[in-house]
Amino acid sequence: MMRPDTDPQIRHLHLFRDMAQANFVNLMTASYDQIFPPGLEMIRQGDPADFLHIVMEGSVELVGQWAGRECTMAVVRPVSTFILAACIRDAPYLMTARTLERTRIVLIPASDLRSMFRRDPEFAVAVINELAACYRSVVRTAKSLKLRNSRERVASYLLRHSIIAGGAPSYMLGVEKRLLASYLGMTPENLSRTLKSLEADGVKIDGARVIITDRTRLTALVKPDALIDGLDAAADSIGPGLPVPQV
Amino acid sequence: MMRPDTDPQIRHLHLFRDMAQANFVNLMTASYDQIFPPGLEMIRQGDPADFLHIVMEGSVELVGQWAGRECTMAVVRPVSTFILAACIRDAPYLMTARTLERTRIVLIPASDLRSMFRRDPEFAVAVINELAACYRSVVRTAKSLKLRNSRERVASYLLRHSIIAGGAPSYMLGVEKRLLASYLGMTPENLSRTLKSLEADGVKIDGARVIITDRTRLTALVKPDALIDGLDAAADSIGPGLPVPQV
DNA sequence: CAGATCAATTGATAATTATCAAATGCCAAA
DNA sequence: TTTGGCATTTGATAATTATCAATTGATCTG
Repeated sequence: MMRPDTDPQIRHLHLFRDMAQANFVNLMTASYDQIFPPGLEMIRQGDPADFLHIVMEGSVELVGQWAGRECTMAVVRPVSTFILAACIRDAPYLMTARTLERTRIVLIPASDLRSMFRRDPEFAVAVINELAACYRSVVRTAKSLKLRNSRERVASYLLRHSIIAGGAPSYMLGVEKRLLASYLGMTPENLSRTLKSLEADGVKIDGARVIITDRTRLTALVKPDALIDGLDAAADSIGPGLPVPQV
Repeated sequence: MMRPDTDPQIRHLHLFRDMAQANFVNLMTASYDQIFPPGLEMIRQGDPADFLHIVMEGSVELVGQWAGRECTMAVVRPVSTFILAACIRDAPYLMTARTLERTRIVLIPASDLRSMFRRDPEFAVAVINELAACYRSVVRTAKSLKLRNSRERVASYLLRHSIIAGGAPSYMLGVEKRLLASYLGMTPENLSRTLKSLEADGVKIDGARVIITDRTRLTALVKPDALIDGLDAAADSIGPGLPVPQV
């Protein structure tokens, strides 16, 4: 079921780094390795949480749905896990998961997971740390949604990702703009107009490329806040979000 | 430091229910019991997380702040804990905590907490469950903010709390309206007008009293969703929110 | 009880954001 | 290389939400 090259990448995740080797092997042995085509809904929100998912290749969009509407909550890129909390609580998934491209996923049965953190204290601590980080990440998101308007969210997103990209003066958006719009809680039209208007404040957008033309000005506009944008705590950046940009 | 009557109430919390008695006593012995006057900022966002807080009496508002604005993220009522995640990650608080009235708080040093879940496996499991529930709770909040407009959020709040209040035809709002408005991500003026407009859809508001006049109609408007409003999973209702209404 | 204080409401207006429709541009499949 | 299908952009307009100002109402205090 598992490819021989899969183990080490998973083993390096914070979640699995510290557990006993025998226990890790135990989890891996029980798990499945699957490949999904693009655009496939691999999880529907409301389904029982049977498996912890680990993205090995490709990318997965997590979306919330209600009353025929939907919004992007996160995009998960390799190598990372998703829907840990649902597995732990043995509760229905709160989000739908859909592949954005051809994607390879490792699936760990939720029951094995739950019995494992009762057996392996190091794993339990890792789960605690992961969940706490994820929780804080969503709290930041909620703060951003409630305290900032859409223009401020766009500007802070662009600046933050420029910093994540190593402070480079330009970088590529890692996702389609309509997806980014949904992630930021706005319409594609609104995002498009907002991006144009931000040219007056120090960022230029050329297709999928973001060019910081006046970092000082943009920073003054954004008023970055460690308690929302989390620039200080790299460890906290685990959890839902949008992929790290490439220069 | 601790009052003799404090222990049992804390012991009954999910978080502490299953741990070894000796370990619980150990935590309690290291903790402080303090009373704060109304309107006191007991925690400022950004402060290092030194203590897990447990509200024993009174109530505490958790607010997010940015650029001179602020929004209510939750109101915590007895007996429950708050800012667990910050303590675990040994990271700055993401929210400011302010007493709404005279409030008694038990403070457990974060360092004791962190060493305890490494020693007591049952406690570790309880922390895992608590954090997973809190995480899911905030994800629901984020979904609500992004998928619903303010009128829909108000309506769903009113219906949900009527159900929490045991399906009673009328109940009291547990909080001031300006606070509710902030919690729902809108202005007090907007909330006031929205409440009035909802009289046409099955809820009437008389001061702080909510009267469901046409549950069918209101339910049809709200389109309650277990994956946002969490009516099915009582266990999930741990975590940030607004207090349970009284009939 | 009067006065002060603050929450809540109401009205008028402005800003923000969404919707609808059409045009443009980009990319991949044929 | 061309063509079809989308994503994106742009324009026009409507809906939603916020802001400002003034009033009303409730509560607390001296």
